[in-house]
Amino acid sequence: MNGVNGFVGEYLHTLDSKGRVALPARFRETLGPKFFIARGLDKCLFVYPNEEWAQVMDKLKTIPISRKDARHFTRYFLSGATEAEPDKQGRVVLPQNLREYAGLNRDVFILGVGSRIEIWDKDTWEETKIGLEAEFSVLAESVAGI
Amino acid sequence: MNGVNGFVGEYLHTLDSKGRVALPARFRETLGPKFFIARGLDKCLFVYPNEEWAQVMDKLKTIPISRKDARHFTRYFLSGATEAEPDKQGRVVLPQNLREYAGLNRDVFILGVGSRIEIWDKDTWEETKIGLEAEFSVLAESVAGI
DNA sequence: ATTCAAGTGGGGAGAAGTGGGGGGAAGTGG
DNA sequence: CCACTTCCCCCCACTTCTCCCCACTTGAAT
Repeated sequence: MNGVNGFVGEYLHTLDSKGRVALPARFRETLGPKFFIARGLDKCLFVYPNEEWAQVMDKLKTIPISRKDARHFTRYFLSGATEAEPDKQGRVVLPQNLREYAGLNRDVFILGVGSRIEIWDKDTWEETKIGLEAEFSVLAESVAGI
Repeated sequence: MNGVNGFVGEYLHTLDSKGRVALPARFRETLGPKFFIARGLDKCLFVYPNEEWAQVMDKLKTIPISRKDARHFTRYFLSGATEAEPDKQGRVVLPQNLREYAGLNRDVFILGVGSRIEIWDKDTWEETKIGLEAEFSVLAESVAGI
């Protein structure tokens, strides 16, 4: 159950020929019937529950449209987002621009990362993970102070 | 549904020989039967729902007419605007002056950018996007929290 | 062994996007 | 004021794609 404590875990799923992935059953209840998927940091996709997304939107609204870099960021971020509703089997369609961004092929990892979910290409995640294993204890120290 | 959370997504559509484009079906309900199209910032067109347009107009009214640059801006912005009603297929006619301004050819991208929609020439947007991808993580940090 | 939940694959109806013909309004010239 | 041209808009038709549903497989639990 992810109700209060957030999303955890690592799941290997399949992107079918129609661009669909099944979300892990454990995540569905917390995600609810509608949620958002957007370009994330580090070549993966972020999946936001509705309330999380609302917070992101609120932040974006405070940015003045006259600032060029802010305009560009908003444009890039929102045009790369999608509102998703899973079908009866719990699958969502990932639009082509998002699949391209994360370099997704047939096999994808779905990660629970606290307040959000992440979607990774299998190979990309495995490579990233190797790097993280080596750094793990070092990272722990530098994060400790936060 | 874009009702509360605004417009999101990226759609590649076609400008036909009569100067028409189909608006993405996902946007239609939120846009309503009448809306406004105007010259936008960064060589694209802005599409505002009625209420958003009203807000833009309110802002313009607060600008003193005595300032020459403000006069010029208002004049240019409003003279290039048009009230649009989609036909039964959900298409709108883009006047020639707006098509010229945004450099639109046959293929156009339609972007959901929160409170507004943007219309871009395909090539122009793709070039712009390449630049943005590189900046994305940097910009994200300055917007923070994501 | 049986049952059930979860993940995967694919067929088919209906929506969405695109192209183009034709009637009527608006503008122009006589 | 009338005739003619042009342009706009409404509608019909075709294609593509999205979404809904059904079915099979696997693995875990009873």
